[in-house]
Amino acid sequence: MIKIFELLKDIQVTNDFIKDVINNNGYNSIILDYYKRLEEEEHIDLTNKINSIDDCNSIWTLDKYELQKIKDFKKTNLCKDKFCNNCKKVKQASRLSQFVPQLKKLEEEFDLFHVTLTVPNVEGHDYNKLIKTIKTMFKSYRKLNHYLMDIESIKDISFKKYFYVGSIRSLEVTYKNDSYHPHLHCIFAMKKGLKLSKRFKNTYSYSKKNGTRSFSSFEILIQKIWRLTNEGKKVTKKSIDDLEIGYSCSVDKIEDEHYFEVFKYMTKSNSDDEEDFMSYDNFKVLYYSLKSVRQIQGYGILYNLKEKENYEEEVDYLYNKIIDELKEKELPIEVMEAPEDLLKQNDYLIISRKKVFSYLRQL
DNA sequence: GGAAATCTGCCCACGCAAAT
DNA sequence: ATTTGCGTGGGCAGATTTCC
Repeated sequence: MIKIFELLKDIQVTNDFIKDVINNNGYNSIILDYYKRLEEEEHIDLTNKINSIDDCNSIWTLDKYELQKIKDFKKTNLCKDKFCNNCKKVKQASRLSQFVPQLKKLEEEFDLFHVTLTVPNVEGHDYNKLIKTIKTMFKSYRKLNHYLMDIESIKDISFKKYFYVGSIRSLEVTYKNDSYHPHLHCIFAMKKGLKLSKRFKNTYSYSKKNGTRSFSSFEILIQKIWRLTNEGKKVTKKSIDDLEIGYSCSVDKIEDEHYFEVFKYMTKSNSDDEEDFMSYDNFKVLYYSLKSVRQIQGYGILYNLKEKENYEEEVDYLYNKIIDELKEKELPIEVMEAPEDLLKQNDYLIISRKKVFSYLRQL
């Protein structure tokens, strides 16, 4: 059981982590200003929103185990705003725990593929254009899914050989100045052992980032259908054949045991480089174009996915083990109750129930 | 031109995500 | 915790294209 003890190093809530949380409250104050400005400019009521962001992380809840000298950092009150970095991370973690078990199960029967679908950048801070683009993308994806599932068909083109049974799509919008780049990261579940031989080169084969690459006929097909549907054109064998180039899309097999990495990647926050400096214009465009938009959506057998199991007991069991072990080692463990105090307590170990749980699941 | 093929739009109830 | 509303699968009707 020594192993469980060793885990504690990794699941420890470090002082750096707490500093991050506090820093983020600073970052949130910029967001807060943006919301206030938006409220004034647009004459809309955002009081609830503003209050909850203001309150984000202001109250921390802990489980206190006096005997074991552990305070379990259970949760804080969160604003759940899509621009809040803390809440973004929390959401990702919960999604991960929600989807991974189902993907894992699916992997027994199907191979999983990481699919990226892009459209041309949307230029300018006109959010109506971006809203329209995203709507079209979702509609096109539904259509693509219908084709793959054989609910709708294209004459003389069959997808049966791929045994596509469903997928998940995740919307990401990155941006640089006033150029927005919406795209979908997806996971397709298809036939186990499916070989997609990559034999074709086109203009998307050459990129600064990835060097050169070839595409499979499946990828070429997806690229073209994706372009036709997004441009509102009819999808037929002829229109596909006549189209010389589609939109940039890729389909890559997810290697064993890395599927959850892909999922992490899928849902990671937008535009890492820009994160520390989002302009008000960017904020406004993203606010309107992502409002009420579902970032993640399942299709086919992945439609209606949700967490079914209850892990509470499992966590309790693991937790007790850890606590026993700590007692045995007679380790000096203690924590404090509020962020400011936590920062002063350099030698204390704070562990998080949530973290224990998610960490152990990955082993 | 007319029939057959098949594509598109629209509707529904439902279940979950987002909002409050 | 509860309400609101988005987006699905599935199915049908009507539009559009294809083929003779």
